[in-house]
Amino acid sequence: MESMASLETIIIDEEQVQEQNIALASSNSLVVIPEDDYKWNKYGQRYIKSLQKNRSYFRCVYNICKARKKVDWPPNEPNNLDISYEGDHNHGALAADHS
DNA sequence: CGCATTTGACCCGCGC
DNA sequence: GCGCGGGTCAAATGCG
Repeated sequence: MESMASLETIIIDEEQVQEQNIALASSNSLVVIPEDDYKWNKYGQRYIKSLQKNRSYFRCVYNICKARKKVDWPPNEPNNLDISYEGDHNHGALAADHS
């Protein structure tokens, strides 16, 4: 469906993404988000007409903490991510570490 | 099997 | 009063 104009320029190394960033993508929109010590569950994704940007909503997967993460980025340039962390965690840093 | 993720619909608030 | 936008939640599905 996509004409694939010049999206080649935004190709990112999958390995690099897997090493230091979290790649939240389907196939079209590649979003590289710098993870933290917290885990988040995506609870919605919407395209903001007003800003002409995509907005992803993430929430902390912990003790109902009010911490929320919002990520906005232009559908044309996933490299221009705009991440906003708001709220406060009621627990220490979550850890995806299994050791 | 569990978890994570995605999409849709619904709701609410605000603006005009 | 109505419309639109934005935001959230829920459910379902897929994959590991």
